[in-house]
Amino acid sequence: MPPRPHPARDLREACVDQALAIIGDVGVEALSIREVARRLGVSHQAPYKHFPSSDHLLAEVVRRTYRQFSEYLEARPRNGDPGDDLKSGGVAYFGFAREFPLHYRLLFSTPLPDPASHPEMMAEARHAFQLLYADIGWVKPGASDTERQLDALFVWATVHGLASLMQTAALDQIGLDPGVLDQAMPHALHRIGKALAP
Amino acid sequence: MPPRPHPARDLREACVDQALAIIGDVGVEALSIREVARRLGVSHQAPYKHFPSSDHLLAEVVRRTYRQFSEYLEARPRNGDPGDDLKSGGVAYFGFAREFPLHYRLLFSTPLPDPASHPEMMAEARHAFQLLYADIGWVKPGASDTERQLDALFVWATVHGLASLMQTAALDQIGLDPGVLDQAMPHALHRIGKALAP
DNA sequence: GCTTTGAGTAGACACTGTCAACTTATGAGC
DNA sequence: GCTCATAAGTTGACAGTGTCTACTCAAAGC
Repeated sequence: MPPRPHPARDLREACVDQALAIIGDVGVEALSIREVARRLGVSHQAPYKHFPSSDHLLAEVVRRTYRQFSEYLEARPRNGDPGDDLKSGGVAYFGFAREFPLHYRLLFSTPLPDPASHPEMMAEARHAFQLLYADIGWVKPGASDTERQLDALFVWATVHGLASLMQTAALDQIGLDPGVLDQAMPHALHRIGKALAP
Repeated sequence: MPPRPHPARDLREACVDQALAIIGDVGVEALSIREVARRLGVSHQAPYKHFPSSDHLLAEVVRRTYRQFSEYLEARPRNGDPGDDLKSGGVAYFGFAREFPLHYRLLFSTPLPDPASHPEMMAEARHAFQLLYADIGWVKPGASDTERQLDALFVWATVHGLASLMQTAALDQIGLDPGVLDQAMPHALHRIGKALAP
């Protein structure tokens, strides 16, 4: 096959798109550079002209997924009441995990490429955390920075933990009453509210 | 090489041991049947006489790790006070995650073999959850089953979420105050206590 | 017009899981 | 004690993976 007249940028973009598609369809385990190339009809080495290694492709995919995630969180409606906004944040967080389970798992349950080698990826992750941190700040306006961080971690841990447990498949087999899984998130948010009350 | 006079059971056990060692050393990603065979000095097909597929080896490893985990939780000292015992359970849970991060990740952040195909694995997982569930029961003696399950999920989610976030490596780069990570667990347990208070 | 460089192809290597065929030791039935 | 089935090893192959190297070829710079 002769080289194709791809303007360079195109193939790079196309690789990322295909990688995201594969992850959304089948999960990150099925992601391989060769499969990406195959889907795009190029040789198995073509993607290497745009990504030094498969980790770099993965890092770029993760970066974009963090961005998607942030945008999803920011897109939720707010009403200005700090407590309500924190709760709607939790719901949105959880909604993303349910709507894009495989992408969510990519962010939080997958060994990511070495963070030090991929600062752009981490910058996007940091931004997502800042969103939560800011909402906590509104709820506890008098608290010290450290205290706010601790509470942000607490809230994050609970919401993330629940989203993460829901994907474990262990949960389905554990003998819970029917409906418990559906109520789990609102219940947890309720508990969080109680825990943070003055 | 002639076949060795291994009594069959030995090689099976040895495979599981090596697999656990590999996971503890380098993580589950580095686990491969061939590597196990190599370390044991047997041919790359020998393990297949004891495990139909690599998933079956993994399932057995996961099963044992769940058991280790349960034993770790049960080994903690209790003083009989329901609130204290729940807290010490959280501390122990967290302790396991910190002491055996790679094994913990195996249980909760790794795509496990299909649960339906490996019921023994799931039975062990269920048992671990029962431990937590029982402790919640003591704390809320009057509550309905459903309510207890919801609170058990809440507690589990928080503790698991924190343990899981701590491994994300995202946390190191997120700009937290020094010491926050050390305080995170006691703080979360404190919040849990407040959330569950009558 | 020559040369450098970017972006593609093709082939090789080592690694993986798994299938198939072969060997050999052990134990049961007679 | 002989035979034969089976369990538990062996080797060899195949397709899949990431990645190294060597090649082609077109466009851009001077």
